[in-house]
Amino acid sequence: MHDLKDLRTRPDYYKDKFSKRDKSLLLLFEEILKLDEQKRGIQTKADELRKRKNEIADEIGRSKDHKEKVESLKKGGSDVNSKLAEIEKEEMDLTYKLTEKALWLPNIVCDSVPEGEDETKNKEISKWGNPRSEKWIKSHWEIGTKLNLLDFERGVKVAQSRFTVLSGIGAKLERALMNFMLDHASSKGYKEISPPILVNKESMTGTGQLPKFDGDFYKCENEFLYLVPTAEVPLTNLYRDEVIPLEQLPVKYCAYTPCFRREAGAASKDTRGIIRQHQFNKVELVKIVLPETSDKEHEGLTDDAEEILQKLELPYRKILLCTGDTGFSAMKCYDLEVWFPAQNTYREISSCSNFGSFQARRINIKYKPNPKDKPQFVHTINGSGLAIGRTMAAILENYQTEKGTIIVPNILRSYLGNITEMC
RNA sequence: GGACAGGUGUUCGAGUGGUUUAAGAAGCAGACCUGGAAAGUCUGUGUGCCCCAAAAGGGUACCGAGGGUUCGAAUCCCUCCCUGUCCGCCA
Repeated sequence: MHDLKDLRTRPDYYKDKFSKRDKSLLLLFEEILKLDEQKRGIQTKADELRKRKNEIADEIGRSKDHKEKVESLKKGGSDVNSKLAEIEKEEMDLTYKLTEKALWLPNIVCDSVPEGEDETKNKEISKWGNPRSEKWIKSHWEIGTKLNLLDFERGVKVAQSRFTVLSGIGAKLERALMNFMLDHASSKGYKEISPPILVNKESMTGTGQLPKFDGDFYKCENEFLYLVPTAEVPLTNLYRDEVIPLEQLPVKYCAYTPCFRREAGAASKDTRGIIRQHQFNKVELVKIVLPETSDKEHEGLTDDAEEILQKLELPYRKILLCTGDTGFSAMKCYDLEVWFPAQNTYREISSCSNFGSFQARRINIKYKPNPKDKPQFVHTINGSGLAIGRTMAAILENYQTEKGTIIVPNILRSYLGNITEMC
């Protein structure tokens, strides 16, 4: 959500920014400016009528003894009210349309974000580790099934496609990863939270999942609740409609949750393996920070996520997304992509975004720079630290031995009863 | 799920149809006082939106949310949400 006042004060700036993201936004932008102007005109009219209404009511209160005067004043009051009813209907109508449209405007991106329409224009920032590429390395689904860590068929039987069962060491490995990642986040100063994983519509709208991406999420029948697509939603919304005391900033939270996504537009993508599931587990990192520090805090959060991959000794690269590929609510986003030797490619395992004040404005999270100052919007940042299913898949491929076993990454051994190999 | 009681500003708390522009108090900020402080005295103290080139100023809305009655609603009526207590049910 943007500040409408700011949109109308410097339209050229926004036009330039929006056109870099997506040219078709210009039309929406113009529409919003027009609605805004209409709405303000009507509001002024309505305010005037409401003023008149209040004056009449006051006057009746003061002259209760003069019966005739009161009668004529009442008549005047009714007249004003009938006019006001019309204007107010129009006002409500325009306000509704305006906010409805405004919710569809994406964030504008940072100047440091490369221009481009799709992922081909993303910029590689760095690479870490030595990718393996031996031909004998099996895909994670093949080796996972062979070692009885993953059971795809029973996942489908119990639920449907894109649901997988983990069993034995497979299930334990997932739990180990969850604990390791939470411990890592804690050591970096993130407070551990166990949030609701069903959230209401306000929360989904607040972080920007709705209204644009309705249909991507699981919704409870007869309840106005959604299964979270990411812990970002409950974590960021914890402070909705609050003014955070200055000394509490920055707020740093982490949470492990299952995540649920319908993957409606991904029919033929990643149909094998556990890369793209309807249900997956993730540890999420969220920061709520002062605007002037958000750049630094974003870099810091990305570093924190990278460190997990380094500790797991998984090769990865860091990508800065271009304007066209940056998510709806984000102003800047790094993707961490882990190496999958069997697929001979890097795949996204974490997405670390700085949202500026975009989410804060939608959900009304503020702070006061000084006790006397007006409350200002905070900045919000989040990133995966990390997607657990994909991390597990990466381990199955990167730690495979030629004899068909999986070495347990050093850092995880203490979480797995000190076993060193899965076979 | 049933019964009862509640939801007022940063906080406590008054207010059950009309000088309430939300009493009063606490807190906070400023000024005075003081060698300095405390105490005391005085003043100020919310948020959103709109008008205004800007500032100054003004308007409007907000007493859990949304409707309704009325010239006028924190106050009356309806629906919903939440909190508390008790009962029922349940990991």
